[in-house]
Amino acid sequence: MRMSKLVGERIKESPNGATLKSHIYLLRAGYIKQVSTGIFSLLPPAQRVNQKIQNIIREEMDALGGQEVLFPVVMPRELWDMSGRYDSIKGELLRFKDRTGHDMVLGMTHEEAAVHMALNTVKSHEQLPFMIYQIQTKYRDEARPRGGLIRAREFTMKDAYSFHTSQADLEDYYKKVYDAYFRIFKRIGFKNFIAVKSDTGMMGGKVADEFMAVTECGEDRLVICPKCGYSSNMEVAVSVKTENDHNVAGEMQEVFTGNAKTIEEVCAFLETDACHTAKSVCYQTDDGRLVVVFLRGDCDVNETKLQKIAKSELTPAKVEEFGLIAGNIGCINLKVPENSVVCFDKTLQGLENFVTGANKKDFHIKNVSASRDLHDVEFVDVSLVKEGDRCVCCGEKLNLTRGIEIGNIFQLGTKYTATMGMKVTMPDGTTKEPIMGCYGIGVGRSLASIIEEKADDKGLVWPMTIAPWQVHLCPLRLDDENVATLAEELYRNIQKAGIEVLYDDRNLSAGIKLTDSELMGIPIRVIISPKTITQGQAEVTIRQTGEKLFINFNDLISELKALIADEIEEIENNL
RNA sequence: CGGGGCGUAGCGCAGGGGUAGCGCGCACGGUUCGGGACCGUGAGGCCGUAAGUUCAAAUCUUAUCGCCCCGACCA
Repeated sequence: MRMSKLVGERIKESPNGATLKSHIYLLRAGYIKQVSTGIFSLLPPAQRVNQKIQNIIREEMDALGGQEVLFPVVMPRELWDMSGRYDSIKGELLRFKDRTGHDMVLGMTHEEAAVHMALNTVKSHEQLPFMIYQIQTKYRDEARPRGGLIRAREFTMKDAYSFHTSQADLEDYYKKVYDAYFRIFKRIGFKNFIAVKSDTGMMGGKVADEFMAVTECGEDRLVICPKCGYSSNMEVAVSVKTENDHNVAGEMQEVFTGNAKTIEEVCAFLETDACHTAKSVCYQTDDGRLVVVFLRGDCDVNETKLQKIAKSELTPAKVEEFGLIAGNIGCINLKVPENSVVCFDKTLQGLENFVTGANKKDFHIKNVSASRDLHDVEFVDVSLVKEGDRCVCCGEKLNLTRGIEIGNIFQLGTKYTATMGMKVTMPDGTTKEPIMGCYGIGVGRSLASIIEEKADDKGLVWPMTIAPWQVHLCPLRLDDENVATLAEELYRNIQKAGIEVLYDDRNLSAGIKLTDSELMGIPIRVIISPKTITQGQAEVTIRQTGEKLFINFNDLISELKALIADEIEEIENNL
């Protein structure tokens, strides 16, 4: 490709609004152009990377026996009514009417379409297991797109669906996909990514793992044990908290605490620590019921866990409307409406000598004992893992970090086959609803995440396996006839050798050409100039390391081939 | 959906009642040129949109749309 004809421009200044490294460089290097919030066009370089990532995914999915298909982008509401998701999913599902007034949706995921494809088509257990997948544009009407391709409304995704006759078969296949995902992300070039246990969320199903590119700019909070490898999304993470105080309590005693309402204020007033208090957090459900959680004062509520227990989405409660006194709510003598949910977090189990609200204006109770004073209480885990907590598996201190979800895998169960009425005939003549797994990878998000991992202060740095071009031919002083002639010749020869080359054929100053090449991030840069020609050599720079080599023109093609093969081998060998 | 911010040339920004500006980029000519060179000439804007106030609005008022950030949400 000749750079003089390449559509897109390199820009010097950081575009207004972009804050993430990947977003800034993709814009500055001429890879993407925004069309609307969360909606982008990919320019030629980005599309080349996009397709290389897709091809890696394709190879691995095919190796699993996957069959590539293509589902429609636009679907009628009836398909989504079958699973009930036309109503259950809110604003993210973009709905519209066609010319006849028929309700239609834009595909945000394709479980329904996958089951529809197999419905009345796959009839016998003999045809299972099978997996179908597609790589396609998805549209999700995100409430808050951000960070360029990190969180877009329209994006490319690989989604796969497997069908099984038994849970054991699903689990077996799930493990194979899990391993394939590791290969995919390693081949893309990721070094710093992990699989974590995750919430199954609206997808339904029981088991789910997410693949996370570990980076501080990630939206998901992760809990990782550096010793035994326990790793989990914060949403479902469990931990061992610092030890509770088991000293036997004295008599319960009501104490005046006045305007001290928050945990900090109460602790300061009574000269005690937050871990010797039980605080309350109040929510209300969709249907207006009160949910009260008691947990140790130094801990916070994990709302994902709590929503599962309450079986409802939760919003902060206006406690006065339920007859409670904000700042003085406590677990002794609590009076709440009949239909309320009251939870006691495990952090209170065995806690002695703690302070809690007295359910009376301006008063708290001290010397409360969980074992003595909390009756008929079941302790549940509804607290958030926090800094300093230890691993439930091995006791090591947990690391808290952040990640970008680049892939996920779910054991779906029969949610979709059951609601949509898909059945296969079993060996004994009975029928059975197939058990499904589903497996996604965000292609654009992977592209952006690898930038977050690799890019430096000069610009993009692509791994050889997904680089838009392998070599950037960058002649300096194109006004010099010798350089111009040799550059054209090298361009032809490098192409002939089967190497993907971007040729900077613009007669511009060295500074512009060199900084442009660094911004674009192509792995190998070949410089020729009057100086190198007199030495009979080309200057070769490795983008990632900055390493500089001088190679005789006669050896150039074979050396480039070797450098490319070496880097690919290094990535592939690491699988 | 809540809170905040910004819309003026392709990009980054200034100007805050009196005919539209700067830097970069772009085009042409010339001199340079291994780390974003210089000189000259030129093209490019309904100041997001709509109503209002005014002799006069990019500038003041209101509404609306778009975009960014934070929060809620996220199969």
